[in-house]
Amino acid sequence: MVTIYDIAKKANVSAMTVSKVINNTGKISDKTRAKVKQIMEEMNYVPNSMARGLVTQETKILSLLIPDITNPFFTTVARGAEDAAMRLGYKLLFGNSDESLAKEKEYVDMVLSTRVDGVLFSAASDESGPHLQTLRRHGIPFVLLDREVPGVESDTVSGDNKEGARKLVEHLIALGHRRIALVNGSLAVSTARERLAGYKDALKLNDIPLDENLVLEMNYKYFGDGEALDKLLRLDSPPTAVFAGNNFIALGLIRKLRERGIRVPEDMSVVCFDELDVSVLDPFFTVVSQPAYQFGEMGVRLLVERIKGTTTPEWKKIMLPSELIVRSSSAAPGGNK
Amino acid sequence: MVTIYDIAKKANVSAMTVSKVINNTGKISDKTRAKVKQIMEEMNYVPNSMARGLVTQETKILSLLIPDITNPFFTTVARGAEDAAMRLGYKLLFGNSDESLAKEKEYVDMVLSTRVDGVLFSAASDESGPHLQTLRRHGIPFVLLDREVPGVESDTVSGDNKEGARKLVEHLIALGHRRIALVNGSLAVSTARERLAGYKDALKLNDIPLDENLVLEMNYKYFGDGEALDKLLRLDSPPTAVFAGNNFIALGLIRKLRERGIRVPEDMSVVCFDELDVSVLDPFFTVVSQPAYQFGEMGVRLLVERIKGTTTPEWKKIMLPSELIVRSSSAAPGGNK
DNA sequence: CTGTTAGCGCATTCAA
DNA sequence: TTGAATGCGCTAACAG
Repeated sequence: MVTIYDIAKKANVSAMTVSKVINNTGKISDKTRAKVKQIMEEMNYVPNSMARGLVTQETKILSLLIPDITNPFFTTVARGAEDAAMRLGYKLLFGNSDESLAKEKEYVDMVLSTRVDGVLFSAASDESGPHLQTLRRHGIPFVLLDREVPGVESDTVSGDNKEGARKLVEHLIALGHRRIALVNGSLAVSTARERLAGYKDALKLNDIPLDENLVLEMNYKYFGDGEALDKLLRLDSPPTAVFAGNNFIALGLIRKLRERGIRVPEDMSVVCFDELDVSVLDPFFTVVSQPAYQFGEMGVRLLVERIKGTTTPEWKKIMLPSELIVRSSSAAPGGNK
Repeated sequence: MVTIYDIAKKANVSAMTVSKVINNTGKISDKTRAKVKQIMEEMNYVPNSMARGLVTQETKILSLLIPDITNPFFTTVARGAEDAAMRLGYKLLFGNSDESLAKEKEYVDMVLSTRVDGVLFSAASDESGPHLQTLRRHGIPFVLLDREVPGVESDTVSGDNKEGARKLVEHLIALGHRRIALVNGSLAVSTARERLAGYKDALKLNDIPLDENLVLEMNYKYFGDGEALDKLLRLDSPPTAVFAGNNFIALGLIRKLRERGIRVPEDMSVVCFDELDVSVLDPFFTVVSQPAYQFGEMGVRLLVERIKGTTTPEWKKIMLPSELIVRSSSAAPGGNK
């Protein structure tokens, strides 16, 4: 492997001079600089970032830990983070926890030994607290993305889940629905709790009593066999609309509704949180859309500020707005717009 | 930061003994081992992989370079690669070239300085050759994924593009279509060339003359404004079916067809290469499906064998089968099944 | 403007 | 079974 010493020897200078040329530090004569640069070219020199990292105590690597790489929301977050990191001179080490605490722990260990400069962390659940404390104990800055973790203070970038949920439900109410079900993600995830709160708010604001039978807790990733849906349909007074906790729940829901011959929106309105790729093909779902790309971008920005110390000590809390997009999966009960 | 020296001091042994305990090398008494391990726990010791890498000359990091992280095909490849890498004790550094040679070059430089142990490379185009030669010059093993690059010999994992395309087109022919258009990706990408070859094969096998007017070259990522489609529709004898080069082209195509009031499959059949997430919601597209997860998995396996030298010198060429899945976007001309 | 010294944290080699 | 010496490739701090 070509090292700065190989370059130095060929250029008749010291290794230190080469290092200075590489890093643009110190004073170097133009002539020396040009010569060194030329020889670096000739010899295909590439700095060894491990050696450098050992000295400088930084890797210029950020880690992005997301719960589900197949979900377009998180894919878009990743794109935003990647672009921002690249721009700021950082590499991105991806991790996919699959909503699993065990996998998340493996990644935390990896992150620790890799000595990444910081972590963008979208927690698998409330139980992720210990993982974050491990990071903190080791002095690794992190920014919480999308999901808050109780008992953990830090910089955060999150969406306005409560407000978004409220908008979605009030949209349904405005259409004339009174029996509105919520099929939610696990309440061990902060976003699910906030969406539930928004749901309740909307009902209260419109004097609709809360019916616990209409509120289901599932998870964001797998919809299951439809048993939960059947329970809703068997109620004496079944819902005329469903608010799905996220995009994947909505997808599962639609599929099960189709299997049962229930039309959307004629027989049942369905709305959800987060965009679906499907909407490219067929603008169908009424959703609350979050600026996923910006989640990643802002997260990286906050993280790098924290790493470099170019920010004030208090934690920054960024809340990104969510936007109601009405499409054709919601209609008045009975299917009339 | 806690180092092996801190552990050594507290355990009244030498740093070397600690190192041996960590790596399970050499002979260590059970008593010493237990004591060292306990103190490592107490002090929250985590090995510094940079320091280790500097000595061992390996990082245990693989890099995965894909052209489009938003395409579910590549997302699934990533999942397969991630799982396999994890299993084999490697980390995965993702890169997203966005089908851009410039971005790809940036990633190659990054990969070089990070001293990753190997690269899974899905080339942006035929022009990626120099990037691969750079990797080879630096002695970094790589496996080509999905796309071959002319003039570059290496291990590869690819799909059976020609055969897949043939199956898709013969399916259309069997339905009664004779005017079949191909809206393809850039011919600077090997998969597009092979899909074209399969298209031609199918026509020839069925004595249908090739009409160059029916063959369009676009790209895999952006469908554009529909001008290309209009050109097809304005032909004296327009196509009754379109074979889209990949999933995103199919999506764009469908959208533009809808805008023009052309129904699928009644007025126009559309089939494509690669699955779409949409199919979860609504099994609609007739596709040739490739085992994306296995692309990643097999790629990592080949790569690690190459890195460890546990394979024979000749290049391994793995071709994964593609499967025709008939759904409702294809029908006989006029729309009758 | 340029070079010398020292050390980042670890594993390999060899000696005890 | 354990440990001392050495160096991986680089840069910070200082000296010339």
